[in-house]
Amino acid sequence: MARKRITPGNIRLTEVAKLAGVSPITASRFFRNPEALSINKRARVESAARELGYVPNLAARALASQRTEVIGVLIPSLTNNVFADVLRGIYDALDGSRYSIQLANTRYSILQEERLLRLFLAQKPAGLIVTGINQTADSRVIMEAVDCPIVQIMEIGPAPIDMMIGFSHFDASKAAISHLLDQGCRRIGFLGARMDPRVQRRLDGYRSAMTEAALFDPRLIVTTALPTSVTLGGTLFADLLAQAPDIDAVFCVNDDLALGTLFECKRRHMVVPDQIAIVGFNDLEFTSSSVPTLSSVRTNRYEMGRNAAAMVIETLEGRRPAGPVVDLGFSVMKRQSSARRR
Amino acid sequence: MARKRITPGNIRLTEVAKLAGVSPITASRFFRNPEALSINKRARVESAARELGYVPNLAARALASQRTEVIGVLIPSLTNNVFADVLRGIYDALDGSRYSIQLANTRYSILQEERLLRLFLAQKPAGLIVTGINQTADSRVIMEAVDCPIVQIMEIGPAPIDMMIGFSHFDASKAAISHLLDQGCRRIGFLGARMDPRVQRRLDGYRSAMTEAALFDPRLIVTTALPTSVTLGGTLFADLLAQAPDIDAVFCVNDDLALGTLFECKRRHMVVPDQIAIVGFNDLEFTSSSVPTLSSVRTNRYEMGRNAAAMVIETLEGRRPAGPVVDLGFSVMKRQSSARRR
DNA sequence: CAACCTCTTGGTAGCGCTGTCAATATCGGT
DNA sequence: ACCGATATTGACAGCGCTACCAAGAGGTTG
Repeated sequence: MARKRITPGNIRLTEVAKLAGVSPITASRFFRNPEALSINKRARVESAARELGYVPNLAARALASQRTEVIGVLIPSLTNNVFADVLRGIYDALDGSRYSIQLANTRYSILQEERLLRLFLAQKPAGLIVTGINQTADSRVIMEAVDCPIVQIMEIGPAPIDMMIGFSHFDASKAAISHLLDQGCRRIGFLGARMDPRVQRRLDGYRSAMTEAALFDPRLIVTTALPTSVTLGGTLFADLLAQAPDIDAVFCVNDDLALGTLFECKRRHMVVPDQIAIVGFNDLEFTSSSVPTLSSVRTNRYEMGRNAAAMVIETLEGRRPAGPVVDLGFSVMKRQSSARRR
Repeated sequence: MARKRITPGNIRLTEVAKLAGVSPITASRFFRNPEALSINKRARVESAARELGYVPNLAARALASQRTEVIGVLIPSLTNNVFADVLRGIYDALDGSRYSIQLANTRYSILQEERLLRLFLAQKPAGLIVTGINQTADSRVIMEAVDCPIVQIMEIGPAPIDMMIGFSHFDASKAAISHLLDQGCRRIGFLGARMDPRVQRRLDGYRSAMTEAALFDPRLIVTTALPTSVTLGGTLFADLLAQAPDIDAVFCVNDDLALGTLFECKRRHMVVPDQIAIVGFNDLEFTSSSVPTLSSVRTNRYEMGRNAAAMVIETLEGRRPAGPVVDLGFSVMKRQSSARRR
């Protein structure tokens, strides 16, 4: 016959209930829905829990209730500081709440994303935050079938799975090009690395703006699948100069590339912005302190993370956010690197 | 009388066992210790699990086994790209393993760290990775009492709680100053932001090197508790110049400050390195592509994260790592910003 | 005063898995 | 052929909590 398992000295809900003089179920309710208790018992349970230093066993809770208090977050990269900002927003929003984060790295692969999604959903997360709007068809199907709030972040588009928060990369890119056109630039190059879906849409925006201005020329575009870096910015800019020596401006899909381009210009003694105007993307902190300061497209990454997490929590608490799709917009920060005197 | 709860259509271990024609307990063993099964049953359980698409319920597992497969990670900041690299290493090491990460942000507060530690330990994590060697006395006590592998990362010191991986910030800083002294610099400034314990030890290293060279002067030191940034680097450098106009070099506790200093020099038309030599810390990617390239102290952050996670896993699997303390070292990357012609 | 409601509390069973033994099968040695 | 040792498998109960239902307390209404 099985012997009784050695029970460790952990404080269980039963102990708290006994000390408070209530049934375990009442004590349980105190933690999930305190308003359901009379003021009297509420205070008794609270002081008993505090006295014993009770910490609920989340595994038991998850098993019994068939759900967890974990919000799954799927992002494509940990290195990219863009996501660091988003994550900070998410963690800040969840700070002090009952929810915690389970983070997974899709490494820019939607197949990997689908695999991780299945893994997450099997554990019945309280909510889900996923990056972008390009999921596999299967991913979409399983996400739509699942009964938990889901927020797609980083960009907006038609047909959200559930909720969505981001901005239009197409419009943002187009606005950056418009600004360069306003400055009198005509031969505007495009530098892109790690061509993920959002960067692709920035390229689409560039192409649209240039075509509308009747200035489109495929030789002005240099892209690579390599992960982005400052050094790569210099390399790509050199490539661009080689295939289109007459450029008068460059739009970089992120600020690292822009900084690399700026350094490469310095190395070649090309004067920014007089000979080459530069506009970056993301508006990282350094853009406003480089020499010359770098124009960039400001995006609200921290707010994106913060709001995404808040939207999940609100939905879980029954206060469904007003609109399922939130456009956080962007703004073109016009600085020295694109200030052409005409 | 309580009615039977509606059981959802989830595949349980029982179903797998039934299909495989074995007892549930045997099926359970397959997932935890496949070698204990005969080859025959092993194959039967495996194919049954695959056929049904079985995914284990982690909550039930955790509840029954009194332990989880979660490794808790406590870091002081999500924004700091130093930790992004460490995290990437940790996630990479755990990729494909049964373990997952629970991340928490201490915001550079050891009290917050202690609170999070209690929260983590109540859930019986498989292991723990904590930042630095400056924990509260209570934190140390509870960590020493806990029966799971613990790795302190980012720096090394005496008396590890369990294991330790990092490098000496004191030595690294001292080596950077030695290099500047070798270059003939005499009035070497120190720029520090967010004076966390590791940055403090870099200051100690600076002080030690300067004192040994009989060149120490408190006016050469500018520090602030503000979080670091490129812009702040420019500001601090300006402050330093104001209180010690005769400096011939600056050691910055990180590369962001160094880049900000470089930009500020450019703004003031001070030639780097001829008038001012600059050395940063961390060797971020951009240091090798700025103009001039920035000297910096390379630290092995990715390896630190990767090894820390590997050490936890090895310990869990009974293969205790050889030494409990691993010194990953550092190297002074000598580049243009500190190359003085004498 | 009965009928009815709302608020609060409790009893019972079970979530899906694994720790602890016990039982059986297998094998080599004497 | 018998014994003990080793591999393999199974039975049972229980991990700590909550879903579900029921029931008592207190108030309101016609």
